[in-house]
Amino acid sequence: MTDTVKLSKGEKTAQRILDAAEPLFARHGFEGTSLRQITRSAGITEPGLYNHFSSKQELYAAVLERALKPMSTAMDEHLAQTPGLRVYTELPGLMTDILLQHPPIAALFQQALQGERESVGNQLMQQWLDRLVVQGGHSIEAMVGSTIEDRANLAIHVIAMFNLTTGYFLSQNLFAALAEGDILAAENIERQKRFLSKLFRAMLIVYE
Amino acid sequence: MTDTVKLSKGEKTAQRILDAAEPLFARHGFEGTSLRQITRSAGITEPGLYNHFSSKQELYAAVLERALKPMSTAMDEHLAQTPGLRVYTELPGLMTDILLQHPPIAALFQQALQGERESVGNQLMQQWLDRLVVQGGHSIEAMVGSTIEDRANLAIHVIAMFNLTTGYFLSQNLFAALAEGDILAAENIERQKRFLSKLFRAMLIVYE
DNA sequence: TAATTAAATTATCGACTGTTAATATAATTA
DNA sequence: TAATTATATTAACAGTCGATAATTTAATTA
Repeated sequence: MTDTVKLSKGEKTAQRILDAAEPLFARHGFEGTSLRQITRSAGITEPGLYNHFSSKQELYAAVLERALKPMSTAMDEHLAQTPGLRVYTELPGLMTDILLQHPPIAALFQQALQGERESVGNQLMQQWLDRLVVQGGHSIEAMVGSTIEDRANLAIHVIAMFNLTTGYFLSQNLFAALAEGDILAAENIERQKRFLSKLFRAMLIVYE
Repeated sequence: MTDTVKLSKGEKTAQRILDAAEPLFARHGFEGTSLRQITRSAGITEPGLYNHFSSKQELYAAVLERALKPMSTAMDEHLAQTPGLRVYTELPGLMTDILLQHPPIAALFQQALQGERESVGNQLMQQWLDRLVVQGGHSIEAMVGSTIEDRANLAIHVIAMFNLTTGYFLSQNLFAALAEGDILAAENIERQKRFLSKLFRAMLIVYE
């Protein structure tokens, strides 16, 4: 459909390894996931993995980068095309749509942020969210003056947006218990998007 | 100060084990934390742990229950004393204050929710948050009619509140990178509490 | 103080961890 | 097809995992 590029055998198994590793790292974290689990799920033997990734760390970084890519490009386009404050009111819905296509990566992102400050995961996530702060700072200052007076308040807003959007996908079990439904069902995704939209418009009205 | 109850030697080391285990489970999760790490940090040998907890699972449950207790009692009092919608506008600030006293437990709660649906962690968290849904449902319906029409929408609200409140404490590294400050500093906690208060009032205005 | 119980230790278990070496098989290029 | 490279395998490594048994030391109770 989208990409019918001819893949060599090695590239195909590398993809299979990434596909197998992604949900495992997302659910059990870096330390909680073993190469045995990954290679078993990918249908290869353990040392075979080292033909494609030179260590567990490097595999983890590759998983994370692949997962961040669609978020990153979608956000770039959105930031370039959308004027002013709509960046903030529409971005959560956009992120929700992307996360919906690969629900486990929400957990992957949160796991990545829990490690050491210098860890690969942390750094990748930080440089990604940093653009939101920079761009968002400009937009808001241009629109409503310096109401969001400093970087600290802006960071609090961006962090809240991130946690609200990804946190929804982390609450699958919780939602099933509280509402007896599937959080990924279309109707519930719509509910969440309406909720986010309302919430973020309300959030900005405070600063008008 | 608060409790000068005479503790037996065994009870004291049990406490020390819990104190050592809490931040480790919070940061590395259940599977990512080893009994070796815990006992080393608690200053005892590994088999000595089994004099106080019969397995890793049981220790984990004990850590989680102890961490949930102050949240649970504070929430009970709050629900009993606070009328109507103020339950929702003031609860996040209250939770923030409690989490501030033991910052690692925010991560502990999120980790607990990631496991299997039947896991101890998940069940403990669910029965705790379930009360919010039940009580909150009554309050809101009594105040503003059936505007929050069904359980699904209510669950979305409760989940958002939970993720916003705990997510702040999970974003320590992120905040340091984005705003070059300490997320636990009094001034930033105040910022977050003001933000949460505004946000939740705005959230409810939508339903008036 | 003596008896009893609680709490700690050392030694050890089989299973699992990430990783490497040596080697065989399959795919690609000459 | 032959040569070469890419990709897979089996075997083995030192270190760690959670847990148990047997035993010694310390604390509590009689």
